[in-house]
Amino acid sequence: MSTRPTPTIRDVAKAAGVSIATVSRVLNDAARVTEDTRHRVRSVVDQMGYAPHGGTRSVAVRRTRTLGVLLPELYGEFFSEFIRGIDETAKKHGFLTLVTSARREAHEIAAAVSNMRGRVDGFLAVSPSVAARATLAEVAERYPTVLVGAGSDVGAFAALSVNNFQGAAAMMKHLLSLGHRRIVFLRGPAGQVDAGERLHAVREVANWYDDCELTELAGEFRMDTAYEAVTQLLQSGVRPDAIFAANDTMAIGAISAVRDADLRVPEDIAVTGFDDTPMTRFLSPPLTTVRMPIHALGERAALRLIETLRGGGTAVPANHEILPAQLVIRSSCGAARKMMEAVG
Amino acid sequence: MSTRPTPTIRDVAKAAGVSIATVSRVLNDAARVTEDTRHRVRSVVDQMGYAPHGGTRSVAVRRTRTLGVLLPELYGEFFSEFIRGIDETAKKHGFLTLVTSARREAHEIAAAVSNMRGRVDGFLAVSPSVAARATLAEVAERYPTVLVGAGSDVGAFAALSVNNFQGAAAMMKHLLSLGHRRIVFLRGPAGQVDAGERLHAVREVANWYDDCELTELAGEFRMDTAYEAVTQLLQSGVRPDAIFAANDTMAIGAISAVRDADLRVPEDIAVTGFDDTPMTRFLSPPLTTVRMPIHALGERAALRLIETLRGGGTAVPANHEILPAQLVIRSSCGAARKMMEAVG
DNA sequence: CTTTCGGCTGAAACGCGTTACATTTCCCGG
DNA sequence: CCGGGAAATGTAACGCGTTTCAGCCGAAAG
Repeated sequence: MSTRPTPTIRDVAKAAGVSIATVSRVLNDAARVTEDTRHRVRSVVDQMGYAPHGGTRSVAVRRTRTLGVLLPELYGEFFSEFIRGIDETAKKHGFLTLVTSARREAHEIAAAVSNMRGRVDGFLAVSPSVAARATLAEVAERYPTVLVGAGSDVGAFAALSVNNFQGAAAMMKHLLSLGHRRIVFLRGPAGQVDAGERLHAVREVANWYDDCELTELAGEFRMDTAYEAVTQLLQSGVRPDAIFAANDTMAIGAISAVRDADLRVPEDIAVTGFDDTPMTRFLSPPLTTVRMPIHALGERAALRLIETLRGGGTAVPANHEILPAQLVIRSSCGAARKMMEAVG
Repeated sequence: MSTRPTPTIRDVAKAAGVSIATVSRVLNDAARVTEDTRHRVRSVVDQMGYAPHGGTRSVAVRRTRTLGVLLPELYGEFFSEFIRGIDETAKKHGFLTLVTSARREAHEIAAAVSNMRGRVDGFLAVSPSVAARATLAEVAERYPTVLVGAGSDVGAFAALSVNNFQGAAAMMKHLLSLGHRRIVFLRGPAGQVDAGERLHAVREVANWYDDCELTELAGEFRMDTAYEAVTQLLQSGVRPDAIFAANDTMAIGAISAVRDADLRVPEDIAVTGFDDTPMTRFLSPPLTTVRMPIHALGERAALRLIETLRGGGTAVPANHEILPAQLVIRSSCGAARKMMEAVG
């Protein structure tokens, strides 16, 4: 294996007997070049396996054609879907995707951003918590950025999020329409934006109904804590009609706990979730939940950023786009049973 | 919002009354600089919010401190864990992570790689199929690369994979030790490396036992096809002792099918999977499966690449590291029941 | 007071593309 | 056969860091 250094544009130029400018032109078909020279250059390029050095190129044109993705601690299933949505559209438009995660602390975010400085044209920043929002806002002030999942009250920034409120409200209305009145809500982590919005909706809808008896249990978006909380609740003798978990993972923990207390889902207690993780339809019983359009979220976010970058814009137009969440009724809520009764 | 252009090192130098060389030295604490000037420069840097332009910097030092991650079509849960493993260790060592996906076609892979040329110092390439292996090998010849999950018979390249064979063999032995003899194996997609190795192991172990009756069903790593296949099998009157699915997703489909045929898991038919997706322990019954150390895979791969890059190496030492997969016994295999019987 | 030495700092080259501008080539009409 | 203008190609500057090398300065030594 000879240590053949990777060829530069000058090597190609020399070998093809043309100037570097011509090679560049051929590569970007920027200006007219004779069919003849074009071929000559092309063949040399192929033969040498030359590819322009991306770093240098982006220094010259002052654009990197790269999207920076700033994630909080990467949690599970979402992350995949989200990145996939981003990378697919990025690739479609000739962009690459530079990913990194940063915790909520301001200095970590700042460090991540400054590492990416000069490597990306803009940012897709998903906000983990209200705490980080201010720091992210600073990023958005300096670079083209779209804030993802930053909640409803972002300032004048380009933002994109899923309508947690509407989704959670729909679920509550659904449960209530099934006749459930004593409802337990398994909260997500405090300070987490999605969790907060869902909680908000649950409280609001519960208030609309005089006879709705809402109990809240603290939680962490984790199965084990959900299991614990529900187990404890049941052991204390409480028997709610329904448990609405702030996400699917917690719902699974809840189902587990209900089962272990020798109760049936949904006959004794209905359990529902939020997110529509792919597997949930194959749980037994299949989980009634709310679908988060994560892939679409990545796709839209990337697209909006790319559009402003294309137009040479310095900031993404500030508007807060909210993607709808969709109620997915399966059987863990008792809907099927109810229909049976109605029919029978 | 004034359009203040991002400052360059020359701006900093001017403001601090020093040369750009000095600023550079302060920033990289490369050579000795007076405490006095150091302070002056630092304060200007902070005040201006200056951060060196990554692209330019990497042109100058001819290193990007970025890892290129080449993925096949991004499938589910794995991807998250894998990237997380990579990005965590990358960050720890001051590297960034540039991700992209490419389908198995050679030209797509080549395009992805050439896009990344000059933006990354090396590659972490996960091989989706035997088909893509040759192309990936070419990448590995030109750039420091570690091939992930490329199977057991990679050539003289740096490779890393999970011991699918050992894992699947362990599962088979486990099933057989529980007394199951008529075993159905739900195969993964043809041409997929992991799936192939698992199949291989299953066949081999089955051969060791004279009375093991192995049936194979084609599959796709998807719940729906697994569901179909098992349903069809059961409808044709076959009643195996156990169904071993080539991955967890398929196992879930299989459980669903068994249930819908009014049979019990594991009492009538044991069902096991492979991967140990986080949720599987909360299925009912909790799934017996094989744990894939995906996070560790990303971590190790990144670490090996970074180590060679650190050492200025031009290729990652060619050795094929194989991480063990671990049998995780829960109750979908009937192990619990068997113990009860033994005791009772 | 001069020389020497060592540490600090600056000037300039370099990396490798792109691109504005200059130059050559070529074809056409006159 | 020549001039004009467009088309093709070349030259050189530029972007923004890092790094080499040389120069400067002060202090210590003679």
